[in-house]
Amino acid sequence: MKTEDSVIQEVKNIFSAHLEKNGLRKTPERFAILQEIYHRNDHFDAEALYIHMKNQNYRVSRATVYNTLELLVSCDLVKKHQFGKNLAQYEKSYGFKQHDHLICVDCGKVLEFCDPRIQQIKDMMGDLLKFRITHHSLNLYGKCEGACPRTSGKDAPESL
Amino acid sequence: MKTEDSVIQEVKNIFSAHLEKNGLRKTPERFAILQEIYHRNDHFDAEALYIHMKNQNYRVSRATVYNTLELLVSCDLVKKHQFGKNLAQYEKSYGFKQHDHLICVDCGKVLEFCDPRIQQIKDMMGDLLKFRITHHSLNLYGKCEGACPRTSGKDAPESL
DNA sequence: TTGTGTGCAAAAGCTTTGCATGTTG
DNA sequence: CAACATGCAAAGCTTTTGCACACAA
Repeated sequence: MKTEDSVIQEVKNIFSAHLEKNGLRKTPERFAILQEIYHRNDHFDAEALYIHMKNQNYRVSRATVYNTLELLVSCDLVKKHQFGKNLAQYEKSYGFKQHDHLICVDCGKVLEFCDPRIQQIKDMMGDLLKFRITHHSLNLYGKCEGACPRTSGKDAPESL
Repeated sequence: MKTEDSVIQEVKNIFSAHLEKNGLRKTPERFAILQEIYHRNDHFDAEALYIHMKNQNYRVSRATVYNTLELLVSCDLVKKHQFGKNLAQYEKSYGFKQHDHLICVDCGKVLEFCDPRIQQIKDMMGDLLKFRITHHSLNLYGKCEGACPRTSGKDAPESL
């Protein structure tokens, strides 16, 4: 199994190549944000990442966080989600199998699952409706039975 | 086949019963909004509905539009979606089969489709992951092949 | 050196809230 | 007539933009 550090090295190389290929600059902020994202194992929003960076004493701005997130999404190192709220959530994606999400509407807990039938549906519908399908989003919403920390809401955000 | 008017009468009755059951008031605004929604056949956002009502010379406020939309969603007469943007889209849902969406990322066109495998996935995952699943959202994103009015963006919003 | 990227703060866009007024039950 | 709903405008939140400065190439 790969160590976290080796994964981070790999994604930095990928990002570096992507920046180079597109004539974009390799700024320390961009790599710092990538690194912080790959240190996390959860779903997070832009503000949480920004605050997290601030707490680590990085000098970054929200604008750069948003800008870099978009770059990372465009080169498939990060995935962007909307779990029913007007708030984009992100997660690292390199080295992880494609998966979908199950969200608890009470406590905000997010579980992941894979199902090959999704791919079949994509293929069939793309064919049938004459679309070239590039990606999808499948979220199942419900309530986790048993231990559900009802009131907390979303994965405990860090405070500044 | 039911006429549009008879459908509108049915949903008004359902809404009326829902309001009654929950001790909420039957205001003319609420029914006017319901009626306007059921006159439409597209996916729309709150602002478009508000502007549409204004154009019809109704005297309503955004607050009431948002409030009523939420009421209608809660009694299943309207469905709320997020098609990748930070903008809620709505559609009437009474008398329509459950369906999912295929969105063109170029022109914003929205197609609908049904696939029984979704239900199977919901059942299986709910069981497997110990969730009581209440609803879901499946969006396929891609580009419509051939005639795609590339630049227009979203279903042409009406102007005030 | 040159133009892209950054930080900062202000603006923008969608949604919610506060308050005085109106209206339902 | 009392409580709830409404209209209006302001506030809230997430995200984007403008601008002067910094720095990668």
